Amino acid sequence: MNNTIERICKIYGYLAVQEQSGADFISSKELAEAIGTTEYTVRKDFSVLDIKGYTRKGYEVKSLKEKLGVKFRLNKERRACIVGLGRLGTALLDYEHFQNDGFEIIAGFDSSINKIERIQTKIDVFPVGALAEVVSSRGIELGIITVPAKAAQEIADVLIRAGVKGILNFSPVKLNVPKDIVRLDMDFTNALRFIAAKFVIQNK
Amino acid sequence: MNNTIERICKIYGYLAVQEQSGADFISSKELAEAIGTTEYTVRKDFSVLDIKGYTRKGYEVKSLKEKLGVKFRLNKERRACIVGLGRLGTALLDYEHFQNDGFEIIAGFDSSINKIERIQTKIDVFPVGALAEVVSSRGIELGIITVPAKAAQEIADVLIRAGVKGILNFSPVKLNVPKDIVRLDMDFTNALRFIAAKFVIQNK
DNA sequence: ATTTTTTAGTGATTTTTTTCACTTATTATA
DNA sequence: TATAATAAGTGAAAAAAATCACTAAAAAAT
Repeated sequence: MNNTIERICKIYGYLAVQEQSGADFISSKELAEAIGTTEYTVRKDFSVLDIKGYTRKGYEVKSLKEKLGVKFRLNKERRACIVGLGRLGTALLDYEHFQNDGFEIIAGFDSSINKIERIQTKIDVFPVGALAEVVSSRGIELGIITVPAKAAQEIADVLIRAGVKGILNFSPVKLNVPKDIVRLDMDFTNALRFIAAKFVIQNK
Repeated sequence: MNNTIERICKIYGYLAVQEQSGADFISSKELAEAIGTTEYTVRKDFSVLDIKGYTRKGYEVKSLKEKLGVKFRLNKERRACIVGLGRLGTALLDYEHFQNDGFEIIAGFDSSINKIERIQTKIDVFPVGALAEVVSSRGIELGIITVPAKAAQEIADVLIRAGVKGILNFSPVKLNVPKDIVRLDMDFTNALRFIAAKFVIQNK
């Protein structure tokens, strides 16, 4: 199920690009190539989701994107915040792609008042003490954690209590979250490890 | 197979921490909890890899880490470079965890000479024209791409021709690489999409 | 010394995921 | 108008992954 969701998210992103460039129809084969899977898998995913295409034409870009948007609520604009305004956190604050893709970073938090005062960004920044209040009052649904490892779990707890639905975790620790909350880890070291290990195994 | 590699990488990271804190033995159950899987899966992975533990004690931390290190070559120090010294790229340049975990960022590249001159870091930075030469002469095995989408494929091509084994891609495009090269995408927008979509599906 | 408890090891089973093989529909071409 | 080609749709098969159910070993407790 996770695999399907992941593929659908990639497809959705690709469709957004295709829509911009004016494409009307797209085949399962092209979609498969774009996201790195097979045409069979794409068609099977759509089949399960009860999404229909047109023989010899493929899927209509606009309506496909619309349908996926509805089914997975990817059409809804969602608010996010970043906790931890170190170098990575501040880089993400101004990451321009989020805005174009249905996500809006509307707040940043840091434990250092000093840092907050020095930061140059259009986005509102707050001391971490304001986290719970700002998250719930502004309807923030997603929390991005870029604090040091030792503070990460505590921040996650506060975010969840304040009502976020999911956490994107850049700290290299495994966060405990209730099972209705979605957590996704982006551990750069693990990513490099994976690449190195996979290279070793597959070219052995 | 990818799943196993991913789990092993996480386990390896966890073992490094445990080793530091002086733990001698660790059970499949604790490992499973630490990386978010089941004890069965951990034991099955080890069983396939012909890694043995001790009844009623678990696995010896030191020798387990050693064995995984050898089997997946995670014990070898590997050199990496970052191409694209925007905010994300420069944040990664100084990402302190890499050093402690067997990866060394030894060069950064950017197309803007201006940017290169202004950057404050201990790591050597070069104009992107020097990429091929520096990568091959310094034995860089991993390339981290943080350039804008439109430049990403070209950079990937140069990196691969210069001999990198794997690419960690932060740009939001699907890179074409030969199949013996490992590519891992870190697309932040997709990550947020996945979190949002999964929340919708699982709490439906 | 015996029993209980804990934890690994692994073949078998189950579940999930992917791929295949074939049908059907529609457009393009001869 | 007939034929060829293309691409979706989907049940069935295969492959992959995870889980279970059990055994065995060793330590701890009685």
